[in-house]
Amino acid sequence: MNLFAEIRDLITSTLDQMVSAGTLPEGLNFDPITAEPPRDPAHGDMATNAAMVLAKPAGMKPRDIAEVLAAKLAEDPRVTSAEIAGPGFLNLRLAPSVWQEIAKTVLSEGTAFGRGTLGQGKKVNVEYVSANPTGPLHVGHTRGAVFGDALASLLDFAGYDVTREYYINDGGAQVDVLARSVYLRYQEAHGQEVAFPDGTYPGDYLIAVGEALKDKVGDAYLDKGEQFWISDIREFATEKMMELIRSDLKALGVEMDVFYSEKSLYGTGRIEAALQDLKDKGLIYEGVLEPPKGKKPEDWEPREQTLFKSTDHGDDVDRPVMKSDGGWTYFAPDIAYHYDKVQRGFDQLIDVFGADHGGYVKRMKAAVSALSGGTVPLDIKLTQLVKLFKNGEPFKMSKRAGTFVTLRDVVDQVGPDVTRFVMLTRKNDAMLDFDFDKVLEQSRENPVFYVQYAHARVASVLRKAAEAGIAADDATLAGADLSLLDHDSELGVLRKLGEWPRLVETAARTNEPHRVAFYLYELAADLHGHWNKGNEVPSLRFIQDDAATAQAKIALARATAIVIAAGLGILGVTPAEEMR
RNA sequence: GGACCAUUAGCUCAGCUGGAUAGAGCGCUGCCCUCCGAAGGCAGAGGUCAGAGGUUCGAAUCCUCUAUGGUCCGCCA
Repeated sequence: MNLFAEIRDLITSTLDQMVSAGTLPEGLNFDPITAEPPRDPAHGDMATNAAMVLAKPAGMKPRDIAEVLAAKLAEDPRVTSAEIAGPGFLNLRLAPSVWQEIAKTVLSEGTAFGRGTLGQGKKVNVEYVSANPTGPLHVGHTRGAVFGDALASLLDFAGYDVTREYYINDGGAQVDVLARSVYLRYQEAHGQEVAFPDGTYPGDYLIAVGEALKDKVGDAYLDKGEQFWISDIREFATEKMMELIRSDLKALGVEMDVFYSEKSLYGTGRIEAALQDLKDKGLIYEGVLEPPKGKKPEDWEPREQTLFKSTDHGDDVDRPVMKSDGGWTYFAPDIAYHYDKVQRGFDQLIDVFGADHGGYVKRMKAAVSALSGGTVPLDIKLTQLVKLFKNGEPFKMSKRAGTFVTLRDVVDQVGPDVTRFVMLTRKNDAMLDFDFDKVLEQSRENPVFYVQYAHARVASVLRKAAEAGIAADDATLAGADLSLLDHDSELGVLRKLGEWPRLVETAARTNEPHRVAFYLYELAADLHGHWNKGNEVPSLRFIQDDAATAQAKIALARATAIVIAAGLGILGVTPAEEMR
């Protein structure tokens, strides 16, 4: 249940009455009518634009509509006043009991408060990370992993049936490179001197793989040609790399439902089947692409190749699906993979890519649009670069991988909770600065700390209550006399709690989990502010001599902690019981 | 040459898909601990929402152009 939706229902049903009474003409569209908290709390608890939106189609003045509507709305017990303001806004004030009821609901529903029905159980597939199985995850992957995982949790919370999926790019040439690199480490494990030419992976993380290969096959591959071992080592190495990646993800607290192998698409007719589907729709043809303008590749020559007519589905140019040597381009298995997702019956697809894949968005959307006949929407979220700092100085190097900072480097230094929260303090398509020192700072400047601190403070209150012999379990608190929460400061926190279900909806609708992080920061600020008012106004403190009063006050604190815990749960962050 | 993203206070960023006087943090100025954790709070100063047009009752938000920065652009995934 969502208070804003309830009030909106009240407004629209009142308007219906006005239509029946002949005050308003029939056939009006109520869709654009909103009920939302006004920017300025001085305007009241709830504002609606109904009169302004309806004025023109109804052929009436906004004020005339607003006056009738206001009078009728004021009759509802939940509404204490309805005032017309500005160009025709209707500002509603709600009875304190409406807000007090929210605390009660939170306490009885627990962290399920705010769980939505927006998704209606629809099946949505969230594909994220999908890093090549050629090495450990780096910072860029980390942001994608955190974003995708939080988005998946958010959608789950909003009532979707979510599948978390990782696409393993184990079919392309980069896996041969991996195999050759592992072979070098294998030779090294046998005591040979090796050099890593360009086009191989020199990172230390393959040393152990070389050792493991030696343990497995002994010297069977030594002094043998590539054709003898490449296939075996490819399989062995990707398996090892996926183990590494899974453990990286685990360190971050990410667990996938499905790991989908690109390789499994080859030799099984599945790529062919997907392309046949497009062919049947007349979207595959042989043709020659224009060279890109402005940039002149040295070796450009016109070439006839097999193309997907993605321009029919919103792309800028058609895209090749087959290379000149007859092999598939990377796009072909991707088409087949998304074809498979569509066939698995997902109602919605979401891909999370790094910003460097921006040029890939249109063709992928075109493919899904074509394959599903436009029935399955694909949303592609790009996560922008992460810039790393230490002591305000940028840095890039990693001991482990040699060339890039790994997910492990980050998680080992600051922990999974901080990593996750900080990665979500910026919207996905904006660049993110990540400073190893600042994220560990314990001050208001650091949102992770600030939110955790609010939660810990409530835990502290509960401990004090226990010492004082005040019963403060959730059931008892839910039964407390919450009409005692009538101070502005208390009602302010309650209002914020009331926004939670609505926030979940908008965040889920826009696929923007960062909104949760920002909301939690605001909620924490409200709690901290309220807390400090207890310094001047003792009646606002949580612990009171009278047990019944104390329970009402503690109920507010506890309800806040519950919503914080629920929000942190979506972000994948553990709420702190105390600060250390 | 084209595509995509960004541009909001001195700095770092939000802004609930078109609403009222555009909000936080840092920094700056001045305050608040005998008090549940001051690791906090309150108040003040600070803005031509990159620029120019357009759409309408109403634009930071939608459309067009321009400027600046970033990512990318056939046989790498």
